Amino acid sequence: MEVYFQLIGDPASLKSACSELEREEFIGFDVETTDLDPYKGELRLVQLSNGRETKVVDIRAFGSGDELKTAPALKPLRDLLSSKKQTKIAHNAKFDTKWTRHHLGCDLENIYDTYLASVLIGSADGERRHGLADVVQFFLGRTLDKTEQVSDWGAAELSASQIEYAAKDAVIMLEVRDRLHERIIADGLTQVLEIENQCILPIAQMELNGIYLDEQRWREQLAVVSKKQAVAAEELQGMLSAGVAQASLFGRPEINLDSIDQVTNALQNLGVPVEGTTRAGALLPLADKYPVVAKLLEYRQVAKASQSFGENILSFIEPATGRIHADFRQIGAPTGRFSCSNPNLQQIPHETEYRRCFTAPKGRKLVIADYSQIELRILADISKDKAFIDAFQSGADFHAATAAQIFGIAADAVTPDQRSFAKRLNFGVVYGIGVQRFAKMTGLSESQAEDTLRRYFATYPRMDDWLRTQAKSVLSDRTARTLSGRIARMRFNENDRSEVGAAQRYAKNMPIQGTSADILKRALRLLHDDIRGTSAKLVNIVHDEILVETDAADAEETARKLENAMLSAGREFLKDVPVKVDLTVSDEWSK
DNA sequence: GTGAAGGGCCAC
DNA sequence: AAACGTGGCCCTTCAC
Repeated sequence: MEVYFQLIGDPASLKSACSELEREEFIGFDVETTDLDPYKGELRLVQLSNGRETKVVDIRAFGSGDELKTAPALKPLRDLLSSKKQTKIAHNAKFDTKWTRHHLGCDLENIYDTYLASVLIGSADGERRHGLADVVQFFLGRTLDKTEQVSDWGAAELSASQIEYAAKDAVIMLEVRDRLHERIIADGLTQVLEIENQCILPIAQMELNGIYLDEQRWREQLAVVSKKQAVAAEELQGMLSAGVAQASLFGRPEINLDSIDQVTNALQNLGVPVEGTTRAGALLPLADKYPVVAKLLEYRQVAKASQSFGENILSFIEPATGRIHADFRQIGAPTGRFSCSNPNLQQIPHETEYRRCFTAPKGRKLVIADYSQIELRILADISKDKAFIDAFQSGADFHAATAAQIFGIAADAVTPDQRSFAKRLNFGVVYGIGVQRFAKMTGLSESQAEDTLRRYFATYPRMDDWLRTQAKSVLSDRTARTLSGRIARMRFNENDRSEVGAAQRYAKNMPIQGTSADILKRALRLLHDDIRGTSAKLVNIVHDEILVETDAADAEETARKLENAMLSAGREFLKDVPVKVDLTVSDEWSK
């Protein structure tokens, strides 16, 4: 295929190219860089295409480093990229957005992401890949050569082949979008795609912002945990090797305490009845009778703390900023939830000792907001169950209200045990819990557990209906959807009871978990628009929680904006149930 | 030496 | 046997 392109390296050509492109409705957009990390590499090329020919801008010709952000010659490009008039089509636009922000100093606005569109269309279909070449192959039936992608983009002179490759990736975006969008419309995904496309800029910004970790504090905490681990390891080693015959011959044999096989063996030699799993849940009942089991559980706890939440996280501190810039995958799960890695900031232990290490730098504050019981509110709203909705509308303690309703007593007569019971029940239901699991969790007999679940669903009949409908309809259509239209497709063997059961639980949970993700993403965009140009910066998100760092003087204003964004987003989706947000302003990520 | 799988466990 | 949804990270084990 012939590729038409113009290489641009001077202000006059850039200006006229940009004014040509201003007249377009859609612009294919791509960048080439010398590194995957915008804090480490150079932005070498920017490609803009109208679908017929591509303008390839040689950024190096316009300067380097920070001067690019203000270079007058680049103003036409910045204006074009941050204009909301033309839609910029890019594949995995978070990448391009970060480079545009960090190196050119402007926000990429009005984005259409063909990567996210492809993921939404093929959601939960694990077979399909969503790289640009894969998407081009699948939707256009053509093969795209990506070999130049990993070539040397830092070379003094780029080869003709490199520039042609760069041009080609941008020109094809319009055609890819056309085909994808037909499917987006046909599959009822326009609203959810809009939410995703609008969310890219806030997430790109959040990754660039990073979060501040007080290294000193973290090291102090790590030292405490490491010491505990060493002590627990020593004690556990002694207790376990007591059951090993060769102990007297060669001194104490070393057991690898992190080896499930070796530990299981040693426990069995000591007469501890372990079979199958050695999960904490399974071992806990044995801890009273066997001190060695209690010691193992203690060791596991401190080992996890020092291994998973130890030295490693410090290696993620970026020297250029002194902060941690994790990777957020916008559609990390088919439900629409984010996932996070390098490091995973969504699994920092809830204990104060860890979270208090994530602090606001001097003169700044963290504003922390989380949705109160958002998943239960979504379930109430989706199912339109009157008693469930009433429980929320009363504004009273929700789990206590549930307890009052299922036990048939007055709200002020609910004991703490009854409340805790109702709480576990409420959460279990969101995950499609069954009688056996519920019995195990609560210690009830199976018939008692069955009885309790029956009473619970009798209290909330419409919710029961909705859950049953989900379980039934998935058998025929094999899909589930959130309130935004996000869809998950399921594959299961209809003759396999466990696969069918898993699909049915998924069909109950996905709309709830996924709608929660829809709401969070909408809130992120509303927040982004409201805090633009202020001292407030988005620094982390954890499913139903948002962390914003702000100048101390602006903390109250930022808190109000954050709360408003979250409430507005929630109300766009939930029509009959009130939305509640808990707010904290603090020097650290804890209350 | 490297990578995948399995077990375990952290978050919501 | 498992029968509670979604992720990622760490460690061991095992195959190549």
